[in-house]
Amino acid sequence: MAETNPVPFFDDDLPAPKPGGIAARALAASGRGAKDYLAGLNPEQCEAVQTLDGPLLVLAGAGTGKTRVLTTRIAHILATGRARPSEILAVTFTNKASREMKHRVASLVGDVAEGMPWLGTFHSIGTKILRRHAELADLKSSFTILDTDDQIRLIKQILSAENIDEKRWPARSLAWTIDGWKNRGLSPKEVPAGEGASFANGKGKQLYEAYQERLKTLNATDFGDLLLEPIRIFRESPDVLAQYHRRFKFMLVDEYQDTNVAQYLWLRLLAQGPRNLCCVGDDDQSIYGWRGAEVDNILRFEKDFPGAKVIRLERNYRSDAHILGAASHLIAHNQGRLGKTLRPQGEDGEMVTVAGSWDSGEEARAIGEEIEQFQRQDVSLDEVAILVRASFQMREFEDRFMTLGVPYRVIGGPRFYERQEIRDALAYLRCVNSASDDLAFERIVNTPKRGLGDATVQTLNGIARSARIPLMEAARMAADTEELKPKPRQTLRDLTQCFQRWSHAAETMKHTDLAEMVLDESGYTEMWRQDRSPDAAGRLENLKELVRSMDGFENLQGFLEHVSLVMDTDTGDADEKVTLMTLHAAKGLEYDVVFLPGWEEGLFPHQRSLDENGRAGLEEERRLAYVGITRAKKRAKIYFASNRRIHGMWQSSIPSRFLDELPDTHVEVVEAPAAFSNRGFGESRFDRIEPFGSTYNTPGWQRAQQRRETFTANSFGNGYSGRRGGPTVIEGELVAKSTANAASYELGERVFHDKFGYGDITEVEGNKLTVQFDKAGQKRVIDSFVKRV
DNA sequence: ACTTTCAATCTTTTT
DNA sequence: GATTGAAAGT
Repeated sequence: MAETNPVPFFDDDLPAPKPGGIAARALAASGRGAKDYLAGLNPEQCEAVQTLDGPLLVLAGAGTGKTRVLTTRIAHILATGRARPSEILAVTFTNKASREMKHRVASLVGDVAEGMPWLGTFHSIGTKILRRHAELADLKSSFTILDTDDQIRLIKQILSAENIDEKRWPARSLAWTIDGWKNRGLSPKEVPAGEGASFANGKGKQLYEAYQERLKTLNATDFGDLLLEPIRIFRESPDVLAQYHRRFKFMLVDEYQDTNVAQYLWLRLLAQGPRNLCCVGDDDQSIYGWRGAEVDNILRFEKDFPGAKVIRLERNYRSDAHILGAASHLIAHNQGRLGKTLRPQGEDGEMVTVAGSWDSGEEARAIGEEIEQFQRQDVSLDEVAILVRASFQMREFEDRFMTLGVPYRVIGGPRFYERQEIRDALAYLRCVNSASDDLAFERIVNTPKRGLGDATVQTLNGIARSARIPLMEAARMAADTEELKPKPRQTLRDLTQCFQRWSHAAETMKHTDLAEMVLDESGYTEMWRQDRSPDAAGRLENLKELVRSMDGFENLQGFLEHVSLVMDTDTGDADEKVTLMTLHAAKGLEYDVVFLPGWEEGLFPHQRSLDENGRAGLEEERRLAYVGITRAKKRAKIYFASNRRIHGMWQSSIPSRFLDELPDTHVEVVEAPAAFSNRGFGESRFDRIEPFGSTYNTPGWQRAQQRRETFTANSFGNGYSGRRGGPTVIEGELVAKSTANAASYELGERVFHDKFGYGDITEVEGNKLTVQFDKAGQKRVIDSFVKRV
């Protein structure tokens, strides 16, 4: 299913009631007007669904039917004819959630998901709003959305232009800082003076400003802008805001505890119209504080929206009583929560288990063995998940599953669209789609290698900057003049001609065929075919997958939009597999059996969280633990290891403090099945395959382990071979001076060129000049590269 | 212009 | 350990 609406963004502008309106159809679909959909809801859920007017906060504990309430509420609004699908704004935090919501609404009300254009993530809806009012934000509605990678490259350019030492002030951290400001809804001007000074000796604010400026000239936004710009538009253009007030009769927000300040401001502006705002969330599951989420938003709801009603959902239908008891007891250690009492509905079930092991390898073996046992007991592997705190923990499990032959899937690992080959391919497509996508162009000018190195790119950048044109055009110009040596010039000419041809073909060709053609003719696929490294085959496979995934979209534009907002892919494989993911990724999911490895001080709670955020950090970690345990329906199994390899070095660790916070009544301490099998002699039968039986901390063992890791990593296709993004130094004397005299020249004028020296103009053709140089002879140059004498 | 080598740095979670 | 950038070599 495509979550980006393939129909373009201006489709529902006219709220003309459709004949045989969807509401009517929905009503019919809901079963002869009877409120079937309310059946099976408990009283609180029912109330939450039917309380339509005024602000409403639904405090929904884990597993209490939060999504059900949201979707049923939408069905209810439609069925009662209070609003049409296009008049309901429903925002979620993740793509996964919005996808699921769409599904479930559709199954309740019939296939009107098409008619719910305003159901989506904060970011996708922000994009939609921004595209239609782009001109108010100084953008064209075709603006591109930069991902983190592009963002960092852009910031690097700015830093080097400002002559800031990237060693001391890494681009990453500036990106992070800017992101933080944006999360808090701060434009460059609004950054508090003290904070603005925190980066690069007081230049932080100024750099932020420069960054925003660059974005505008690139006709691009980053993730933060997708929220910030609409906020600004709403504030500055009340008529625009009023337009949305008229449109959105009802607003629903999922996972309200995860909203940041910007999102809150955005919502509050929209909710000034009809005040029918319904927020669903659970303060105990707020785990994105590090990304700017403000638990405060949910704690303050009643103050922010006077007259708000609060409904608590406390009946938990997911987990057995022991699991719930353990989780509740743990989370009770947190202060500053609204407080809920989760009530189990089912039986006691099994106790939560805690098992220790010698090291992380043994932990993985123990879990692997238990999974095999479940497998023999016909437990579906789809119902088994391993939730880790940090992604590096996954590797050990992948390793283990590989040798055991246990099928597994990784969620949120190295993501499809972040892989090098995919990003390269996308860059090509972006260039075809829009010739002014400079970052994309820069990425692929010399991929595959065509002899266009740093020097060439710098020249192009110079031309582009001074003439204020996109790089692609600069390249086209450079091909016609003599700024560059003949060889790169020819290459450049060929390349730009290719792109012209492709862009032209794009108008008539099917976009999937186009993609294949582009990748083929550019030599990109050939590059990987030539590549002898072991993962080249996997990369080619990924490229095929990319083209295949484009099939689900109307056109190239729609696909690219999808990609920039949805960084995950639907892993629509039907095979039964164990799921491996981080705790963060697990929110909102549930499994019969949940393994929770790595409960050690420093890892979980994570040291950094403690260092940087103190008690608040600890509480967030604890909420993370709570989220982890409450994912389990029948069994929750916690592990800790005494030794773990961190940064490649073995470190001993002590069990997590969270273990002590679990209640004895619901927890039993067990011995991991493989415990102490590592004493060197008595290998368990499952270790046969392990050629390294003796001790686990000898250098030899570690080396062997490494070798195996690199080996298996390849077959998983996540190897990143050294990526070299041409560090492009822009700016410099040359550019600064040449920008000044962009005026047109006249025949016979005397000019100076940095490379060719003095000369006289013999011909003028637009911004291209022919100059008879005193020493270098006659050359064609670009006007911005010379100056009057 | 490209490749290799070496040293330095930093290790969470992600729309 | 892994990734990254810069310097030296081809």
